[in-house]
Amino acid sequence: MQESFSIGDLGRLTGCQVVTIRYYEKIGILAEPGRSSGGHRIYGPEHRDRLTFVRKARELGFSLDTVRSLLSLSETPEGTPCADVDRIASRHLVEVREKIAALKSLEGTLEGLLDICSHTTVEQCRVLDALRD
Amino acid sequence: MQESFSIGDLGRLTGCQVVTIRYYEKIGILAEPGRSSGGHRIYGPEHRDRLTFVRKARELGFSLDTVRSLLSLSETPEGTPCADVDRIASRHLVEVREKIAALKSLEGTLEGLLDICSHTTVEQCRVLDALRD
DNA sequence: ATACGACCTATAGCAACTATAGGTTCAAGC
DNA sequence: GCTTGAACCTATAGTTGCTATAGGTCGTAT
Repeated sequence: MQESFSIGDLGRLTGCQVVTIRYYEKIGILAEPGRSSGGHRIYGPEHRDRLTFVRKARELGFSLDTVRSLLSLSETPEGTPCADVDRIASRHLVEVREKIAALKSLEGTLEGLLDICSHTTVEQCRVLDALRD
Repeated sequence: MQESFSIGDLGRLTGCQVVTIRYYEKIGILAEPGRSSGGHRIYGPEHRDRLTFVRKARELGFSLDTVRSLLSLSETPEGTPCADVDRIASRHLVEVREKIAALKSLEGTLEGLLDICSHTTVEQCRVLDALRD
């Protein structure tokens, strides 16, 4: 069974936009696939799997650069310890937690401003006051 | 007392980088200031105040486009109700909360993956598994 | 008078795509 | 076999909010 997909098929299968697939090819995240006689890209299961990997990693918030590292780690010979994968994921978790903390602090500030703004006029507005120093 | 500042002074006063000040001028967030005979920018207190406003709004996470709206609202004649400011800030708060929720869900996923990955080899790695589907 | 830091302009680069223009191919229906 | 129209192709520019670089000029302290 030879499975082959057009770029549109691949997009549908992976939930990835066609333009994004071409973009990934251009920046070397995806290998150049074969072409039809007319020049259309023809993909196989290996492209689908790799793109699925990329999309899932992106959904988990990894940068494309980190995705590159994860891809090459996942293609490492069997028996290679996954300590590097762990390290990357742990570091990412730390960053996610830092972002949450920053946003929570921001949330508190905004809540405070909106609480005390009694919906009056622009020259008495607490939100604008906070910005005007 | 005529206060005037160089672009470097203004940067120091507002915690804003010099290149960023020029960028704000270019995109119309800050008005073009006067110039010295040699062509150096000369700023006054009004520029300082406006830039302070911009920086504080950016720290609160408002986009530059929203900052534009906030600036024009803050320059509205006295007596104008600040309902629009409230609306903008409330909407922003909603977005901040949405981001927090998304990141928390991500945090949970990453924690789960790292928990069950018993630091083995790449072909058994739970983190890579999750990406491979 | 000179040195040197601060300033000037213009352009390109970053992440991770998205949008546009203008053209070609493929597949389905007649 | 032919036509139509969706899907494909390339190349380039735009998005956000800056930052970096190159190559030159100005201002001020000694």
